[in-house]
Amino acid sequence: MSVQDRKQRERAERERLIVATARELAEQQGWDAVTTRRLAERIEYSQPVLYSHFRGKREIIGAVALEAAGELAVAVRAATAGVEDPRERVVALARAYLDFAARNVAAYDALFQLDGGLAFAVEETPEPLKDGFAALLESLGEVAGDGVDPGLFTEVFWASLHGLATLSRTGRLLPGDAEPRLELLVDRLAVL
Amino acid sequence: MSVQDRKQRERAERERLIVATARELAEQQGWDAVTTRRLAERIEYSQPVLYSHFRGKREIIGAVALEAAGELAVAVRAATAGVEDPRERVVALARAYLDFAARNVAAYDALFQLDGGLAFAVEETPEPLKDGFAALLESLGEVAGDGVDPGLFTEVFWASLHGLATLSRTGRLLPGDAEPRLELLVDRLAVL
DNA sequence: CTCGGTTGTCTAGCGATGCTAGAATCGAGG
DNA sequence: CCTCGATTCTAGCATCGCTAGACAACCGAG
Repeated sequence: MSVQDRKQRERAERERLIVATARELAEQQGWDAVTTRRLAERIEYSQPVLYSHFRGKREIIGAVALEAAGELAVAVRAATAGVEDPRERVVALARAYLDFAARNVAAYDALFQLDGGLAFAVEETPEPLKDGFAALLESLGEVAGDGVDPGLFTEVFWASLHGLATLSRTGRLLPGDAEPRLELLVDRLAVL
Repeated sequence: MSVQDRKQRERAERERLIVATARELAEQQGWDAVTTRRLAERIEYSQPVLYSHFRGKREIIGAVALEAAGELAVAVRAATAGVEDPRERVVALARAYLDFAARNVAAYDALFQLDGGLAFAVEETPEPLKDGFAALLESLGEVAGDGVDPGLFTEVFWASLHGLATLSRTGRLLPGDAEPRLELLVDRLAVL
């Protein structure tokens, strides 16, 4: 069965290529520039090949979103690991989150702005998404404060970060005040 | 010159019709369904007429956004007016904001999610947008706390509301917990 | 080593999109 | 009533996501 194995490997490899290329193109020129034609041309296959891997453009966005979720979880854990002081830990988490959103605009959009056909906050939510939330929960849960559900607190904190990330990126907040906004948010929300 | 006056009136009236129809269509079937053809058909003119009023679809979205900004300001002021207790006032503001976002999904998207070609947070920002922010600032500025810039505080509070509004609408937060999230946010952010 | 059949890929095309050029029509002023 | 400028429409362009059907490549059997 080594022949079929090889084919399967090549197929998986091509799927990674599609996702990576879509993400790269989106990061360079925005998601609007990610058309099936351009994407097909970049991977040096014809358009129908894309549809043998994904149901459509939406699913490709979803694949990028899952990739981004995993990376975001890694980034958040890396930033908080080893930081003893609770406040500094939450600050590090917030910074890492906003940094990820700023450095991976297209991937972040795929994850939290666009419709990638993914289910959130339910039983059948894909593992990377659950893990992304879990990464936030690990550090935020312990500063939720007495009598406040850690999950609920994490949702609120996350939503605030998300608002800051999206509004500042689209130029709807005063540029340059990102750091004081972050500090204010942490100092008010977290119970130390 | 009464002839030209009449023409100008009719032209302005038609422009209002375009914006209202676009918004209605977006609210009913989403912005993706607002195509120049469908919009033209609904106002009973041909497509090129749209382009004699707006540069393109983006500008139509921008017009809806300005309309939404005005209404949001009105809603926020109406909800907070006459509420004496500071906490209840901020709660009323938050509720009114989230309520507006939930009841006017398409308009809210035009305002804060889509690109309507509008400038935010700068000198040449259109008046309705400035006024929308001002409406928030009026009630939020007084609970910013000592030593905290009211504008900065308002940005943070607004961003948090925006995050809650968008994430919950796209099903990324647990449904049903909207109220406790709101209360938690208010009690933590506002200095009473 | 050849052949048949499956698997995979491509060419070509459909309906729809935003937008525009140029024809056609309307209406005001003489 | 006629002319001419302003207004509106018809028709079309390039591009979009997606798919049907033709074609080619390759594997296993004889």
